[in-house]
Amino acid sequence: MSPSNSTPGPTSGLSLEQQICYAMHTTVRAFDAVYRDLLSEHGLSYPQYIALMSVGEHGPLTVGRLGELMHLDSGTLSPLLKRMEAAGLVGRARDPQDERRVLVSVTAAGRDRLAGLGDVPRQIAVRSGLSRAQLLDLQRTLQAVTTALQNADVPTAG
Amino acid sequence: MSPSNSTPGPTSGLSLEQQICYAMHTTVRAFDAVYRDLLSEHGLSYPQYIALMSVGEHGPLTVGRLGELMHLDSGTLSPLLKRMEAAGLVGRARDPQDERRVLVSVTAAGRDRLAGLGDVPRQIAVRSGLSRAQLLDLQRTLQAVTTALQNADVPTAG
DNA sequence: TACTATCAAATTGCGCACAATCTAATTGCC
DNA sequence: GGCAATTAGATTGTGCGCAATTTGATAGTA
Repeated sequence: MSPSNSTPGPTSGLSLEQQICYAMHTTVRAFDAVYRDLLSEHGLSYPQYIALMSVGEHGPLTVGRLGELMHLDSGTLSPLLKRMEAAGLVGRARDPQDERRVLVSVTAAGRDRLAGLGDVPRQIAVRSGLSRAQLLDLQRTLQAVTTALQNADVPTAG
Repeated sequence: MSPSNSTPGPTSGLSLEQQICYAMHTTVRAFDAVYRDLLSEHGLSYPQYIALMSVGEHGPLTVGRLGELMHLDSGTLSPLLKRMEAAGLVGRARDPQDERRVLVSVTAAGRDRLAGLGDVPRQIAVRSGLSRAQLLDLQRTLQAVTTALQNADVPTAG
């Protein structure tokens, strides 16, 4: 009764639409590996890098606003920011205007860390093997897919 | 709606090549959310679903072989398979030919679980909003990127 | 004022992913 | 046979991500 003795075909079981997600996961982990390679020597993970960039660029941000930018919630961000604070990269302080909010800002050490990174985006682009046009096209596709997936996300809302 | 104050520029700091990875991560999480929506009622996570599919299709597999298929190592697979075994979905047994190896096989309950899932790949394809041709194209791009990233993964090898 | 609802962040619990280490079995070589 | 090197999984420790809950602050209202 083992189904493996006569498989219908080499690619029949895992159909196209499935392999797409499989490919997505694989690609993301490949990206993560390259980021680890580039960032680990600077003591940063990819999420920490994105967070540091976001806070550095957009000034003091609330945890909620940063979560909107990174598409993450406080369950992920709170411990992440705590570690970054412990590393001296960011500062956290309650907003005096609204004590519910916590304002996250980059420290001088955080800016130094960013400045010492070199051109990470260029490294990534080069290693991806894609041209600028291809990258743009891929990005557009991904954004479209994301929007579609998120909008279809509530099937039985009625 | 207030973007706080007057930030230097909306897209100045985060350049193109960077947003590509940002987009990748966001898209993958959107995929994950849809999979959770489809699979959670069946008591499966996405990795468990892929593992169950792989073992079901390719017959008894060693942990190492399954790891090659899923691009995961024993540090991830061992606890995952342990949970699936506890759930009665797969069986694990040392290979009598080589006691180092552990053979993973799908149980009858595992097959039932798979059979009860419905057409998950079609659901994903529909929700992605992409045509079959677009999916194929995206998949090809992702595979190319993955290969490029993995090959560029060893920078100072020479 | 007091009472309720809402909101922001933190916390808890679970699972995935990876690096590093450990254990046990096999292979290779003498 | 005996012993080092290799191989296969499991384990440990850390971090990411999400659901659910909790804590504390702010509105809103009678």
